[in-house]
Amino acid sequence: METGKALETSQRILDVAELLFVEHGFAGTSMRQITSAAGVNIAAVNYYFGSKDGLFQAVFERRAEPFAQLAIRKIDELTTNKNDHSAIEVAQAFMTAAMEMGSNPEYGGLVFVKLLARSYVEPNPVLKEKLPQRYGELTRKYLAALSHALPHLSNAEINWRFHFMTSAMFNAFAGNNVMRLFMAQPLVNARDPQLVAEMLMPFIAAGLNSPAAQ
Amino acid sequence: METGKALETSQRILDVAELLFVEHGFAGTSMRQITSAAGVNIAAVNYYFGSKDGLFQAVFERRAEPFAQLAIRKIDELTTNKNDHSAIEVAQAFMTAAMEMGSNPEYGGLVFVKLLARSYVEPNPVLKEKLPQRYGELTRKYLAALSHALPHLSNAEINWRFHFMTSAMFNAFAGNNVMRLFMAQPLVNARDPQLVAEMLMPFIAAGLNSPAAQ
DNA sequence: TTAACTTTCAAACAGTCGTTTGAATTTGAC
DNA sequence: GTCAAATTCAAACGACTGTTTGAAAGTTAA
Repeated sequence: METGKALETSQRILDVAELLFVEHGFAGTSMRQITSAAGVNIAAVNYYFGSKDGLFQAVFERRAEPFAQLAIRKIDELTTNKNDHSAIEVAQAFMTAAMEMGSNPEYGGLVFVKLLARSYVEPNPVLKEKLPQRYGELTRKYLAALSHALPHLSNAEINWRFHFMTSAMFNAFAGNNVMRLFMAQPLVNARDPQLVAEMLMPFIAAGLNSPAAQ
Repeated sequence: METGKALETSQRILDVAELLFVEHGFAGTSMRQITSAAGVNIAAVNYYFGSKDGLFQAVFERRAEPFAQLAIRKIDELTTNKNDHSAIEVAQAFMTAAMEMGSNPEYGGLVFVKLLARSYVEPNPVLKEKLPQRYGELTRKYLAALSHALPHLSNAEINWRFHFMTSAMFNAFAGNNVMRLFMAQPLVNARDPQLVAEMLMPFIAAGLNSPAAQ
């Protein structure tokens, strides 16, 4: 098991499947599309991943794992090296993690962000059960750090702001523009992660630091 | 054509299809699921809407049309009744339109927001071509109003902020939480649109009014 | 070379897909 | 009640779905 040829085949399946899942969704992508684009036999997916569901899980975890590790490392660095930190620094830690993933071709570049953006709109049974308990640490640490930086906000409001922040970030990096549905030419160009980050930062920073509701 | 029974049947198909498309996506919903849940014959969809694609377009436009009209009316009211307006008032106009749709059962309630949130992540060929030119007016008017309220920002930056705003809004109302993928229990409760709006407003307002990038 | 094991392959499995057909039924106007 | 149009229906269309099978080919170590 897992000798030379096998790794190459399963990896090629993962690469192709990731792109197709992002573009057409899970239900919209067939096994035959995947295997023929990857140049492998149709039975290879079941051989290596057990099922189409198993393939999706493998595709997702290949990106989620390093992202979670990276994001956790960033927030740990921030909270241990300084006695105090600002909300902006917390946002920056999260965004840096996303950007390092998005600009590293080894991690699939921006495909990973699009996969995430798609996954949380398109509820896959695989994602509902197995992943949350595995990556709960990530969310907990960021919420705690935000809460420490914004002591005037209730826990509920901290959660909401984290939600707004991540929505804006992921959709910006993934290039998901709601108003694209209402306008022919795209308003913004999400190709350059560096530019996206520059545009995002003042918006996020001000949003996080804004006074409590009503 | 279009006598009593027909309207009832096609409407029931639209209602059921909308819910299923939102829950399972376009590719993930079959004609037989739709027609059996609606209690109509399988051939009824093709009879009334021509095809599955035609059904999706009908489902989408039934909501997009009144929303666009409402949103345009709100921004027109704001820009004509006052010589000057703030960015917050522009955001409020947009949000009020979304909320009036979301709280009106005749417009499907929050289903409409979820449909929108899903549609711009899941690119449907129907949406790519026909809709943008039809609803371009909406986006153009809001961008112009924002630009007037924030003269210190470049056009590019105005576009980005509108993008961030709509991303945060739609995902908040639709209950699409990225971090739900990483955490078992949901962080926030998106059931009450009034509460969502209260939490959103300070964040959005501060984000829009923040100083220009770098 | 033999042997055990991994990987690939073409073919077929039972279901489901969206769509079409032509006949049966219902409807509304005269 | 008659007639034509609108609507519903069961059945079937060919194409495609994810998965399984058992044999063929390839790989590795003794």
